[in-house]
Parts: sequence; C-alpha cells; structure tokens
Amino acid sequence: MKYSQFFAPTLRDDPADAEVVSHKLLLRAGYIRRVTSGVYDFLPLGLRVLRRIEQVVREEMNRAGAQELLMPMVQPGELWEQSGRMQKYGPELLRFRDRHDHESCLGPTHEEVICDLVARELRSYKQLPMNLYQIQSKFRDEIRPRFGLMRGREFVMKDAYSFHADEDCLNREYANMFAAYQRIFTRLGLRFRPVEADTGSIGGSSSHEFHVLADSGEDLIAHCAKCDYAANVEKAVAHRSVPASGDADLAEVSTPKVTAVEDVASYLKVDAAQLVKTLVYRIAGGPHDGAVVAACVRGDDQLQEIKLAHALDADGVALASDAEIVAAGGVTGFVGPQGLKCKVLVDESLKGASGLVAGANKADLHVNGLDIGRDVANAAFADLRQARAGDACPKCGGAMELSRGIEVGHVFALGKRYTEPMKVEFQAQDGKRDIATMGCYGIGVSRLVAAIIEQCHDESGIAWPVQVAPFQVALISLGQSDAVQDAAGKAYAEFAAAGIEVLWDERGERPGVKFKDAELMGIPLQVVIGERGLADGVAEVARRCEAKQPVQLSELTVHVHALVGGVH
RNA sequence: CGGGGUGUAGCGCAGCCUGGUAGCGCAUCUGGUUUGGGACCAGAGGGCCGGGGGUUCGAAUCCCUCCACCCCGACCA
Repeated sequence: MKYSQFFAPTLRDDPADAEVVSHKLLLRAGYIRRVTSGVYDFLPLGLRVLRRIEQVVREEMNRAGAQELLMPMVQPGELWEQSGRMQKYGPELLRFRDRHDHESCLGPTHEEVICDLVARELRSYKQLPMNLYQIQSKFRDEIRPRFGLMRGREFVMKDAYSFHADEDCLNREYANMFAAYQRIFTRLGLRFRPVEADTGSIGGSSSHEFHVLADSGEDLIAHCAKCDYAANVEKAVAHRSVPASGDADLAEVSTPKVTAVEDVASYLKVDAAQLVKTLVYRIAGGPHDGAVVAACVRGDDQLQEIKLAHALDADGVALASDAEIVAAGGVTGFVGPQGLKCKVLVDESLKGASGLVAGANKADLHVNGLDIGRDVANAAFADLRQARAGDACPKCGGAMELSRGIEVGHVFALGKRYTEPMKVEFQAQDGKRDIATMGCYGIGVSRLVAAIIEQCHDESGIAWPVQVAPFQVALISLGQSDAVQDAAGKAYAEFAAAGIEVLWDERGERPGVKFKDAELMGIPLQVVIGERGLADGVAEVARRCEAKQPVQLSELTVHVHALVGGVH
C-alpha cells in the first residue's frame, strides 16, 4: 500500500475526549473514529489489526476442533421469552419492534439462537459433542460506554457454544477451550492471567475469565503471590485475621450525627475493624424477590454485592430506601444487625466476634460490646466481603495481591441452564431422551485491539507485536530523486511478492514526519531508502525505535523476510 | 439515573466574567526555497461559535430549554 493513497488520518495532538492510551492512540494514529457513544468506525488500519486478531482466534478455535458459523444480529423476542431472559437481562438488551409489531432485539450474546438451531437438528447422542463458534458484532446497551474500544456498545466478539451428552464430556471441552485460550493470548503477545469468575447474567456453574494485566483495566483481580490462585474480586475468597475481641455487655453510646465508619471509629477511638457495617438491601429476583435484607461486614471491609446476591440466590441487590430501612426497624445512619425485622446476613469474618461496635437502630446512638452470636438471633453467615491485598490465600495461605485487569476472555460451564428451557434434547445410547449439557466461551476481539495497545506502547505510539501489526514493514523513501524512487519501488514490489505486508511512505514529506507517523502507527519494522545509503548500495533496516543497520539492497527482501518471521 | 465538566474551522485551544458581528497553533490548498527525526517564506480556503427560544438597537458572550460528548458515582447508612 502506498501511503499517499492510504486512508489513515493521523493527528498530532491527542483528542481531548480520550482518556486511556489505547483510545488516544487509536484515534491519533488513524485506526478508529467515533460514530456515536460506544460505537466506532474501524478505518483501514483498525480493520487490518482486527482481522489479524480474528485470524489467530480462528486458527486456534479450528485447531481445537470448533466449527465456525454465523448467526444473525437481529433476534426474535420469543427465543428470549423461552429462555426466561427477556425480563432478566435488563436494559442492556436493546429491544425494538419491527413493522409487524414483532418484538425483537439486537443480540448481546447468542445462547438462545444457537440452542434454537441445535435443538432443531439434534437427534442422537452420536452427533455430540459439537462446538460451534462465530466472530460477529454484538450490541449491548451499556450504562456507560467508555475508553474507546475497551467498553463499546457495539463490539466484535468470538462466541463459541459446545453441546455434550454428559457432564464429563463438557468438562473435557471446558479444559480444551481453556487451553486454546491460553494459546490464543500467548500468540497475541499478551501478559494475561486466567482467574476464577462469577457467572453473571450468563448463568451456569463454573467459569474462568482471562484478564490482560493493565492499570487501565476496569476489573479488580485478587491473586496469590505464592500459588496460582487468582479470582475476580466479585468472587475471590480470601481470609483475614480477626482482631482480639472483648466480652463486654451490650451498651448504648452517644454518637450525635456521627454515621460514617471512619468518623464513628475515630469518635469512639476504636479500630474500624471492630465496627460492624450494616447495609440494607432490597433483593431482586430469586426466592426472596422484593424482600429486604441487612448485610454486615467489618467496618474496614467492603461488601461485595455480587457475593450477597449469590448468597441469597438472587439476580441482584440494590440499596434500600430510607423508608425500607425504617420498615425493617433501622434508622438511616445508625443501622445495626440486632433486633432488625428483616433477614440478616453476616460476613464470615464476624463469626464468633464480640466486643463490636454497631449502629443502635436509634438516632445518634451506637452500641458497643456487640456479640453477634449472642445478640443477633436471626443472623446467618456467608462470604460477603471483598478480598483485600494482604488477605490470606484460600488455597495456600499466602499473601493475596490485587491487580487491575481487562477481561478479554470468559469460559463458562453452563450445564442445562439454556438447554432445558430451549429443549435441546437428544436420544441417548440407552434409548431414552436426554437434555444436552452446554458450555460457552467468549473472546472480546475488538477489546483485544485496545488491550494489546495498553500493554504494547511507548511515548512514540503503538508498538504492535508483529503478528497483529497492520503492516509488518514501513518502507520509507527519503527524497524524490529517481534513484531513490526506483530503488524503493523495486523493494516494494519484492516485498509484496514475498508476502510481506508493506506500507510505502512515498510522500514528499520530510524524514521526521515519516518516521513519526510510522512509529505512531506502530509498524514493527522500518526500511529506509535514501540517497545516503544508496551511494553504498544499501538500505537501512530497524525495528521500531531501534538503531538502523545497513543491509545490501540485493539481500534486502530475504533479510526483512527473516526479521518479520514468516508470520503470514 | 445522580454529581461535575465541556461543546468556537479537521485536531488542540483563546475569546464569554465586562454584549458591538470571530481569533491563535497545527493540519489543508497555491507558489517558492528545502529534504536523514514533526522545515522555512509568501499567499489562500475553511466556522448558522451544538440546536431552539428569549432579553437587547445589537448575542459566541446574558437568560431559559433541549441535545451531544467526557469524567466520577450509582457498595461505605
């Protein structure tokens, strides 16, 4: 491709509305443009990278035995009614009615459609197992799209769905996909970590996320410094040491207008860990739908809402209103677990603890000397707190660390969560009808474009690993003389013939401009042809931002081909 | 949805407080000089100042309203 004809509008300044590096660089280097909130054009450069990533994903999925297909973006509402997610999925599911007033939606994921397809065709256990995948645009009407390709509303995803006659077979495929994902992210040149994860709105029994480690990541992951335990904080189990407790009697203390944990701790001169933080929630979905629950953690801990929802077998929880708090017997700002009229869930770190401080359920009063076992009759215990750095690893007792991660892949063992309502049935070996067991496996392909940049960039711009670069070589000709143009033209043709993707910058720009653009775009290899080298019959070759080495023109193509590594 | 902020040329910004009919840098176009790390000179084009309404002789500027975008929050009672 000749630069002068290539549509890659580069910017000298960072656009003001971009925050993270990948977003800034994708805009500046001419990879993407915004169409509307969370929705982007992929310009030729961006599409080239997207296609390269897709290709790696595709090769590894095929190698792992999965088959590619393509499902529609527009989906009928009935399928979502059948799976029970029409109500459950929430406003992220973009719904609309077509001209026949037919309820439809844009696919945020494809469990319903694939189950419908497989259910129609599946008859015998002999057809199983099967693993079908697609690489396709998804639409999720995110509350808050941000950071460019990192969290878009429309994005490209690889989603695979496997079907099995039994649980063992599913577990084997889960391991197979897990291994394929490790290969994919390794091939893409990423530092990543698989972590145990919550199953979220997809549902199912077990699940792992693959996180690219980066400070700009939106997720927090807890991992052990000593062993391989790692989990999203939505799920991570971690133990903390419980401070010594007293055995005082329950007594009220005056705390006028003091409500926040830190304020109460300093006002009463106690450690925040001796406080009980009591949060009142309204439960959504599940057996307690609509009920109110009080959840307690230590004052210096954070409640992890997803854990709370799980403990209640609910879809979600939301903070209760003041009226609901009062109805439960509490006083906003001074809630304590004792004597409440609602269900009370207490974090396990408070089991057996005594000498605690909590709200008195009376205005401007707290209590001290609280012993949950003694004073809270209806308390039930569960793991509710969010893991913190320094906690003990549940596997080996080592110290836990927290890191930020970008979720680029997620594998789920779904079981029969979808196959049952969608009636994915087959005739088993014993002649009886059985319901298929299912797994699903996602990779955020367009998010990977951003995630790779988050790990591969410097002050000059993007630094693509060669296997995903839009071009492997930036051919930079300096000056407009016939000799230079002829030599560059020859090299350009030779590279193309050798299957090397090259962007030839033949513009009349000054050298600095060309070098800067090539580096901003992140092209891994620069080949420079100018009067200076030509006098000695050489071109200069350099990896991005490294020193240039002379190479004889006659050996140039072979030399460059070796450096590029025959990736394509 | 709550809070904060921003909308002025393709990009980055000034002007707004204190109304008088729009400016700077980069980019773009023309001509010339340049050509090994974001050149220089001369000239030029490009803006219903986010939309609508109002106040005023007069609005980018003041008021109302809508829209868009960005950030934080939507667990700490």
